[in-house]
Amino acid sequence: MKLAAWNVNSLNVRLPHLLDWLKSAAPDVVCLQETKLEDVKFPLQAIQDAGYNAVFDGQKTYNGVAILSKSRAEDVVKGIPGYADEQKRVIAATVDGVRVVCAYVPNGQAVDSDKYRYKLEWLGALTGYLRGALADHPSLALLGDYNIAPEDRDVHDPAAWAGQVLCSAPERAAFAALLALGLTDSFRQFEQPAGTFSWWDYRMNAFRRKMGLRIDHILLSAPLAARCTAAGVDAEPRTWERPSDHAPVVATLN
DNA sequence: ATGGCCTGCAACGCAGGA
Repeated sequence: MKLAAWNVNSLNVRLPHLLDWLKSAAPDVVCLQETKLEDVKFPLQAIQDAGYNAVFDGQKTYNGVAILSKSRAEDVVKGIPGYADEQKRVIAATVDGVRVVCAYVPNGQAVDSDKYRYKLEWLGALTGYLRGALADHPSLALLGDYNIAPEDRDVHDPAAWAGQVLCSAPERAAFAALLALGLTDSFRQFEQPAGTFSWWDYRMNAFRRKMGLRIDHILLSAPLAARCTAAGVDAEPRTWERPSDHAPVVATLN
């Protein structure tokens, strides 16, 4: 079972890339972030024609999440129960016995901004939600754009990014709190090439210059981590014409 | 050189991303 997460930065623009990637990578489940589409505009037919089911929760202009799966998605839950949020950032469903939680963590803009405080509050709400979800669903995966580089080795220039948003100590502590629920960073279960990232700024030729961050993650509960045989980043779509600034991240379960 | 790019908006310069 191949799980993936991809911030597509507008599903409207990226639909051709998504369809190409579904064909070449053939994931069983893909969690999308930043679809930026109202539900009535979701390209359901094209995705079904590609052999996938889809559940989604979107809005105009910003945010928006979806879970695409070859098998049916059941018990769909949108948002973080009990946490009122205008922004469409979370959707969960059960696929082939795996509880899949798709999350688009707030960016945070700058340390000490209102958006940063919202990010930390939001992460606290997500952590509380997952504590209960893990009790109900021992086989759980949390996939998406976390907007957190967990360690300095996930950053092309740790000195330049030290203390900045995406790398600050409170954000890294929030990531550690997710791990403390019993989740494992699938990427770190395996040897990885140095300088493996999942996001590169559109500016400065950042991708060509390997100036990236690893901020998209697949965290697995213990039963799923035990089944995980491979994990990594598929940077190829980032090389395509008019790409998303994020690349898909992937984890394979036996 | 502290900004450089991309997306969506009833836009024609802005907000937001990271």
